[in-house]
Amino acid sequence: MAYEQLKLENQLCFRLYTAARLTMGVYHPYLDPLGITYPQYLVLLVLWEQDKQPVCDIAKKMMLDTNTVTPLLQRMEKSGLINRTRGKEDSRQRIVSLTEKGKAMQEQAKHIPECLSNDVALKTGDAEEIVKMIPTLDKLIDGLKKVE
Amino acid sequence: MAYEQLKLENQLCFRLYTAARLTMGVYHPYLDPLGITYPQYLVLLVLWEQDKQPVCDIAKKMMLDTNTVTPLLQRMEKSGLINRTRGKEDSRQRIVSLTEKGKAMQEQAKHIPECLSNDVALKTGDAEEIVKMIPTLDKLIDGLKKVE
DNA sequence: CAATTTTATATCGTTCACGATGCAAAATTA
DNA sequence: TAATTTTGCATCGTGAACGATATAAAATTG
Repeated sequence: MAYEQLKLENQLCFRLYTAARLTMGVYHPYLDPLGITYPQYLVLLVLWEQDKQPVCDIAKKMMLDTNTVTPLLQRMEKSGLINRTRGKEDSRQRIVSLTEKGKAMQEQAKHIPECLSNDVALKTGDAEEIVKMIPTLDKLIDGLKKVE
Repeated sequence: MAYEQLKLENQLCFRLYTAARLTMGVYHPYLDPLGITYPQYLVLLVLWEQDKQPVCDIAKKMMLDTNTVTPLLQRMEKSGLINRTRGKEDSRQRIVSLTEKGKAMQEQAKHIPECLSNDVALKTGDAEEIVKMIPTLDKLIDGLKKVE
């Protein structure tokens, strides 16, 4: 009845989409107590690496557009994790900086990557093989990302 | 400043999340003319493979919960792709079936997987390596999916 | 310098994802 | 059979994604 190529089980994208959703789910027990979501955690990773960045830099690193990042940052400002001030040289820019609360959260979060790695290893039985996908995923992402 | 493990570039999940988003983006030029979204396309894949399924079966195949699938199906019913009738044996169930429009769309969609594959190969230069991730993604998904 | 284009950000509307909760029908248990 | 539990689906609220559009500031061009 169905064309072979139209079977769900033959879709790469469906797997990426599902794997991403399920992997984000593994973060829940660690992020919920901190009161943040996975995308918010990504913003914090970016800011912990370098504080005080304009929205466009954060968006570029997360490979999202500002129409996704702006509301995300607005929510984070409301929950007291960041501040958004006008740029001094370029007044179009909004410089995003960590509050004390945002900075302090780094200490609570520093074990998350290790916990995740352990959880995934435990659940899948073999994290080695999974981590080996990283270069290929990078190649895929690099090929598909918009040229600027 | 930042803990090494807290750098964005060391995150597997971020790559899955980004790869999934970008890959879904490649579907846009093919799905937009059909007036459907990627999750709606997945529902159609499921129904083309086997028509007349209860919501729970569709949800299980898509690895989503009914609170995501129900509104999705409601939108698809509104746009005339499917019908949702009460189950005869089990009246709790909603049996989802393709309309003529939903069935006819299969013909228009049958080249999409091939187009996608070509597009990805063209953009990344090497689709071989990417397709090789499938068994590993399946292992990851299988390990992370909820036990029922 | 004036006009035009680009850039940085924001807003709006629609569709998902998903936790929490509700409800009625079916299945199970006492 | 009556009481309880489970199952199938739906609703609600929140937070993303993202296309389309808007706006003001900067950069570029004429």
